[in-house]
Parts: sequence; structure tokens; C-alpha cells
Amino acid sequence: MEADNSRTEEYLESIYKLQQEQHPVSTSRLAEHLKLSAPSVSEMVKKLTGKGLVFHSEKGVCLTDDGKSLAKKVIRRHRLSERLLTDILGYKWDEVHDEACKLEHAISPEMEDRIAESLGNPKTCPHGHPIPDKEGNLVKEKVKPLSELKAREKGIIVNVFEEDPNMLKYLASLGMLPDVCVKVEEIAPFGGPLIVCVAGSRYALGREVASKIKVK
Amino acid sequence: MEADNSRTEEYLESIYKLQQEQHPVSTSRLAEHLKLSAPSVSEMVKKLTGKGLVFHSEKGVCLTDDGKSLAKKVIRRHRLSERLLTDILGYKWDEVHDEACKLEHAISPEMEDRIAESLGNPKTCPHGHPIPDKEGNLVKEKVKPLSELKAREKGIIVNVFEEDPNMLKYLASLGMLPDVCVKVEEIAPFGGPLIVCVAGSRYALGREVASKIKVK
DNA sequence: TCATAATATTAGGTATACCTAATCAAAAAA
DNA sequence: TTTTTTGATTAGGTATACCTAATATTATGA
Repeated sequence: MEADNSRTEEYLESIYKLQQEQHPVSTSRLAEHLKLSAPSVSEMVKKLTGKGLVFHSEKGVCLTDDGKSLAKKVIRRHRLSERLLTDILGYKWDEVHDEACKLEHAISPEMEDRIAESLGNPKTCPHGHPIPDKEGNLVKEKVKPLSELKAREKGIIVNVFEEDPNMLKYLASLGMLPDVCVKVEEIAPFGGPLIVCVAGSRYALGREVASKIKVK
Repeated sequence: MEADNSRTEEYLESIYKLQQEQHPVSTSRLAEHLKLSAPSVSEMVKKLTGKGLVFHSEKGVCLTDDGKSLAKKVIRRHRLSERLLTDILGYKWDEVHDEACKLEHAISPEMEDRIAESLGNPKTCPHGHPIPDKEGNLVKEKVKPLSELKAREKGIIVNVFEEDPNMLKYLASLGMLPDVCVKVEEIAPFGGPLIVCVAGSRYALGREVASKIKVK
């Protein structure tokens, strides 16, 4: 019984991503993220538990070591795919997520190696997230949301925790890309916008958006 | 009900390929090629018929215009994938078939365009087969099997109708690749080998192998 | 504390694409 | 012509991964 692992990979990837915000991931949050019904997710989680990829703690689902390892393999393939799309095929950073979601399940370990090599072993995806290495090691930089900078503080954009194409297109139009320096000029009170300076231009940035931009 | 078309694509691709040898394709031949049981194929063919992609004539299955069109799209993606693998990722021609079989179902029309453009709109796959254009037009050169040349005749290899990696590796080791000139020095009688000359070297080539090599 | 709301799971059901065993039909050989 | 072989289909069944509706199970807040 040769398996089609793409569903499994999809679940693990989502769990991995979601647990970065909310540690044990709730099934409902997972269902929402995967755009599936709660019972479908409940059932599948049970199967993943049977395969030793996941376990149920008090408040939700956690990855086992095996699950984490597989999730990182998928993430590696996803982010390498994104880099392939931007660096070689000329995609913009807002166009790559959905394509990479399909590609990541069609890439063999062999091909993964070749892509990495052809691209010069990139360390991050186009959105600034680290690409795990072959062994699953992943270097996380110490970052904080741009929204937590104080007035007059500067930061360098490390990554953008968002995949909505419209938001990404918007940020690109402001020149807000990884490695770019941003200065918070002032912070409007009562949850108002941040006035930021990027490459000499000033923009008013909503808190919501600013919280997705991670700086160091 | 969003569909996963990859099974459909696999069937159409196989039918397209097989009908080049045997016009209406028998279900048993198709089952063999897809490595599935005959009843599975029978059933699936019925579904494809319902979708208007295929019809049943006297002696087997034929593609409708829609089916042919879809098949050629898949073949275009397959062959572009192969070229991506060889030209950009450094694969050998004997390593690309299986990888491309997975990739072809994960490539969007958008990505198909980008690959074609990035590669300079290649006309053929690494094995010499023509890549259909966006509209499904496909230029077939007039070729004959190397095995039909007479002693002392020369030909230029156009393509190799074979995907077995071992055979491809063997041919590459003899320098027998598309666009290479081959001369048949002599033909051993009683179904014996052809003695061919490639780039100054002489080799004895079995009839079976020679029949897979198409020359002009 | 008790009701309400949010979360998770059971129960029961669908669609897809596969399978084996058995049957039916047509072609080839005796 | 009859038998045998080959080829295709029907019948019945499996696994996977999804669904809705109903039912628990927790939290939260009045």
C-alpha cells in the first residue's frame, strides 16, 4: 500500500506553523487553517496519532519528534520551491505561496538537494523565513514584531509572517522586504498607525500589518 | 467539489502515448502501462467517457478532442519539467522521467509559461520529443527507427522512444543522443545486431534498442 | 451556580479510486 | 465447429479523506 503523503504533509505543516503562535494547536484552529470541517480534522488527527506523528495534550495537538522532523522536511521543500520560483522563474514574492504548496508534495529528496545546490544553498525563503537544512536544523533569529518598536527606534526586517498576496504586494510597494532597514518615526496613540521611514519615504502603517513584520 | 485531476491526467497521458503504437488503445494494454488492474481501468475509462474526454470504439479507447487537448497540456508540462530538471537543475536525461511524472500534476498554467520562458521556449524534451505549444500544436518530424536504415546509411537521431533509465544511461554512454549523427556500418543477419558508427567509434547495437531510436 | 457559548467528538454518510473473483464475449487454435 | 485463450466487464468489497447533524465536553459569564 504505497501512500500518498500529501494530506499528511499538509496537516503537519499546518500544525508546525500554527504552534508557533499557539503552542498546543486546537483542532478548530487547525480546521480553520486547513479550510476543513472540525470532524474531518479530529478524525485525521487520530490517524496521525496512530502513525506516531502527533499526540494529544491537554489543550490540543502537538507534533512528536517524528512529526516535527517530517514537518521540517516539508517546510524545507516549500521554502526551496519558493526560492526556485522567485530566483529562477522570476516570480514575485506574493505569487509563490500557493504554487509552492503544490510543488512541495511533488519534490523528491534528490530534487530537493539539486534545487538547494542550484540556488547556492539559500538560508531563507523570499519572505525571510529560515530554510531548515537537510538534518532539520533551523536557525531562528531573535526578532520582534515591528509593532513593538518604540518611537525613534530602528530595525532591520527579518521576515514577514503573512502569506496573503495582497498584503505582500502592498509591503513590496513600500519597499518593505527582508533586510531592509525601517525606522519608526512615531506611534499614533489609541491603537493608531505607526509612522515609519523606509528608504527615505514615510508611510503610515496599521498595527495589524506591523505586527506581522518581524525585525531585529 | 474541487477535483484532484492527477489521476485523470495520468490516464489521458498514457492513452495518448499508447495510441501512437496501437491506435485504439485496449484496456488491458492501458492497465499494464498504468500498473493497475483491468477492472480499475475499465471503471475509470467509463468515468472519463462520462466527462467527454474519451470514447469507446470497436477495438478500444480513443481520446476525444477535449481529451487530446488535455493530454497535450499534460505532456507539455511533463516535457517542460524534464527540461527544467536537465537544463537548470543539472539532472541527466535518464533521471528525469519519474520526477517529471510527479511534477507535471503540480504545475499551474502560469508556472508552465514561466518555465517555458526561462528556458527559452525549448522545442523538445531531453529525449528529443516535441513539446506541444500553448495551443497544443505539436510539430512531429518525419522519422524512422534506426533499425530500418540499410547498411551504409546515415541518420541523425531525433528522439529515443524509451524511458527506462538503464537503457538511456547506456545510450548516453555511447554518445547516442538527439542531434547526433549515426552511420549503420553493417547489419548482422538473422536478427543480429547493427554495427553503428557514432563520433568515430563503432558499436554493436541490438535490434530492440535500435528500434527505439528514431532518426531522420 | 447555572446557562450559554465555544470546542471536540461520534455517528452516519458520500465520493474516489483502487482491488479480487467471477462472468461474459470475442478471437484464435484445434 | 468446438475449445481454449485472451480480453473486458460486472459484482462486491476496501481504504482514504472528506462531509453534516447530533452529541458530548469544557469554559465563560451572568
